[in-house]
Amino acid sequence: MNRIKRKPTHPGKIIMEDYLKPLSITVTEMALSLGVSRKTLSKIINERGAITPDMALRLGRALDTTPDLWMNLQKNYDLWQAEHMSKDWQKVKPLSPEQLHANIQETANNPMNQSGL
Amino acid sequence: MNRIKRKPTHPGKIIMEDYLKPLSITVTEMALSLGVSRKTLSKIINERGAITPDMALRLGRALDTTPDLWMNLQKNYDLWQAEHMSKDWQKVKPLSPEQLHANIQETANNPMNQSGL
DNA sequence: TTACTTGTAACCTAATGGGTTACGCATGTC
DNA sequence: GACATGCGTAACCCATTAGGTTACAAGTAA
Repeated sequence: MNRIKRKPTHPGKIIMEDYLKPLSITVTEMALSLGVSRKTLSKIINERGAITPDMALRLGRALDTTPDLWMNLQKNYDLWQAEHMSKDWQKVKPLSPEQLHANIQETANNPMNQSGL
Repeated sequence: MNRIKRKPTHPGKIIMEDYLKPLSITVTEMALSLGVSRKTLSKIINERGAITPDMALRLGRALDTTPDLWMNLQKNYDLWQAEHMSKDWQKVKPLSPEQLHANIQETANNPMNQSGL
């Protein structure tokens, strides 16, 4: 369940450390190559912007990776942020285990169940 | 590389089909339980709203799942949408394989590399 | 009929992605 | 020293979107 992991690396850091630096590509060049403004890429690299699906696709093509890689990095980052920022979600009460587990079995085998799952 | 998969199921459909229906929980009840407005949940269920990180955390608690489950469903959905909507990202030219592969090795072993990776 | 459930429109606020232009700073080059 | 590059970022604009409240019409069940 390891919900207590360290802060995930921001996708922008990966771009910088694993690609731009090793390949000696400037932010300006990369932005041009991706077809986005320098500002957009700069924001991401400085961890002030997020990887959008569109950007994930662009990065995937440019860097020969799956778009999912970038989506996942962003997803993990966002989730960690939300988890540690607002605590409001912790007030949510789990549905009772009886409902969640017992009933699922019941309904699944119950001929009265019309839902057609 | 299977980039040609079918349209992913929207998270809202999962909520409805796998939870609300089997458990006989109404949208109104669930919204209350999650601590969000009925509108917010309704939009998601009718595939007109997205799972935000905050919502993923709420669903995780309420339904005894990982938040990642919901984040992943949304991520796959978003990526598929972006992939099939705008085609602009396809114009992005991959960095040359020489840069992407050869150079990575070079720089990694090159004493001149100052980046300290 | 009456009550409950639901989708959704209308309206408002706050946040966010993306673009352009421009400025100041650091670094490298001639 | 003078000039060019690269970069972060501010200022400003636009479009979209999450989320909330209120309200209405329609469907369903008691």
